Amino acid sequence: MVEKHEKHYEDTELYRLRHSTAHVLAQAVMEMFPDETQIAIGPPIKDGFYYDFDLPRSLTPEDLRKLEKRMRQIIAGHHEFVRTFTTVKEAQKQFSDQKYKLEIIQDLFLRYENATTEQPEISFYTHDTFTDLCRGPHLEHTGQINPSGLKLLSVAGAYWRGDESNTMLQRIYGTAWSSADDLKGYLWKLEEAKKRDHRKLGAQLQLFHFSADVGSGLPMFTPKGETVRHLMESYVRDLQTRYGYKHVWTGHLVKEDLYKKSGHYQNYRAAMFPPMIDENITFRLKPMNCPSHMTLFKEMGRHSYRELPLRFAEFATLYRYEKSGELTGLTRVRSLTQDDAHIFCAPTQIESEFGLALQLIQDVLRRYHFSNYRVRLSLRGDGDKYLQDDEKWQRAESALRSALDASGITYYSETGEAAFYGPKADFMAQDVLGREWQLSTIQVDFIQPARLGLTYIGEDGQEHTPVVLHRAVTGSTERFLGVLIEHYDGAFPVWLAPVQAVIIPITDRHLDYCQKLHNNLQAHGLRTEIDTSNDRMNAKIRKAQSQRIPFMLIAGDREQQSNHISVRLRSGEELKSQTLEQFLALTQEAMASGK
RNA sequence: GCCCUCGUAGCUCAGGUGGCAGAGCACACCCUUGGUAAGGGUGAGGUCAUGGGUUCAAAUCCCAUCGAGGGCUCCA
Repeated sequence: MVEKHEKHYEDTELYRLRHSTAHVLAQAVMEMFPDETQIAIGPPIKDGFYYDFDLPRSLTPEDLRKLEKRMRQIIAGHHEFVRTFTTVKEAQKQFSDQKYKLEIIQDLFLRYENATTEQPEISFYTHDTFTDLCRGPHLEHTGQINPSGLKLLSVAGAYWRGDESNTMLQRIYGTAWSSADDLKGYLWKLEEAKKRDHRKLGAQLQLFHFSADVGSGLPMFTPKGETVRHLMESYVRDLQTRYGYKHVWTGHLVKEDLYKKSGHYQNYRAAMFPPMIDENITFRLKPMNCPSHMTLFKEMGRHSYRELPLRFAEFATLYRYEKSGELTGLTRVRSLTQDDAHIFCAPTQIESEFGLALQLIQDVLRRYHFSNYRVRLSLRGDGDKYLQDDEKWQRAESALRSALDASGITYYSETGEAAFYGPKADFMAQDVLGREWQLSTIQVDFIQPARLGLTYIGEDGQEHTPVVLHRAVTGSTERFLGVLIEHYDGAFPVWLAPVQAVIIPITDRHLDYCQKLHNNLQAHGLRTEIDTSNDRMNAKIRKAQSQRIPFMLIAGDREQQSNHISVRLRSGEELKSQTLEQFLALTQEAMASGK
């Protein structure tokens, strides 16, 4: 299928509403700090808007309340948004005391001067006492903003133009909707996301911990957490084996020189842990696998075209030096386990290999209940972060495009999102709350194999450079687990649940019977526990429910006498009395279906 | 890394204008032996993140460090 373009947010009513609300906020802020407010930019964003200010002091939550109140007054004034066109000179005069606006005007001027002979089109939007340099579009008047559909959410620091060498501004985030109900719905979603936060659930379900003693961004997994990790990894490992992948292992340390050859050192150094120096050899903790896999390919001797495609996969723990302020739970860590693969193939095999990788990814996403996802073709943008070799970039891009087209999948493209060595197809999956995560990726690389001197002998008896497809399915085990916890709200499907069934004796005299059940179920490969606490049954059920355990097996006199178990599902449904065989069949079915 | 907010028992959080450290849950023990989401009692548990400063006196005020959270172009 061909490339798809989506309707632009810029053309929607909500976009105008939020843009206009941002202007109203700016007015309120300027009134709060007359003559001391420097305004920067204030665009609409997904679900809301922000506006950046340079202010004499830090804003407090109390300030936000006051600003919101003042905004409602301004809205009630039904002030018209009036657009006026002007020249660079006039704009500079109007904003003579606004240094950020002057910078923007200067940029607009330069951009046009370089591009065309036309005059830059500069416009103002004015409402009430406030005028902003702005291209719009806006609502007709402030009265069109629903005062009960807006809320200021937070203050955060933000560098002018996102550049850390610039001034730190104060950014006010807000949200605006056309109705109070929409606002309520949005706030509910935020609440729900908070409840499902994997950091919170991870502690509640006892899956993982961080410790200041070990270091930030370095998660440790409990027995339960490691059970889930192991299940996730062996699932993909088995699937990969069936898809013809070979698993390899390449360790944790690599000589820095290798990364100079591959190009990672130049492009990636800031994200590597500092070097370890042993006399005259400098090592780095491995931040990615590609150079190691490619080196392994080389060391394995001469390769014939008959061996290709050769698919190397590894669950490798990598170390990346993320900035301290960027660490977040399991989604942004310093040690991560990538389910990485590199497929060495001939250029003619790209399409079929891409198709195979795509199929594998679709299997995996389905298994994890991600039914909505879209594919982004990530292309090179401007800038020096990409390895320079136009010919190879072009070949890679057209190979990827035709592979995508041949696969029949719908995709959209975005420039500036490529890896530094080649274009990517990224899989953006939506979770149950509609949030989008970049999970899987397939990348086409003509550059690194050449830089590292990989070859194979072709049919013609000559040396050729193989193409390498980089491929990750779940990305990193840690991050994917974090996403899964939120996607499932902690209720893992039966095949993935660290504890699949908890056996609940009604009284202590049923413990022996429970032990027998436990042994039997374990012998059938089920992960079960007995709740031997002296809580009463109700409390044990409550505990199991809050742990999201799929099956609760209640055993009392009746069950013991009839050699049955009473089964309760975490949905609250009671299946009552079952034989062990019936229950085992039930679990088999649940695991096979992935539910 | 930078800005803002925060750090009190294993967890969730009170307290705090400077004057004896608090609750619920979890944990241990005892009673209770129960039929599908919390039975009752008793007890143990804290260098109030760490280090320094101000003070007669610091969990409380100040500084630093460590850690956590919200952010750091979705470009007028």
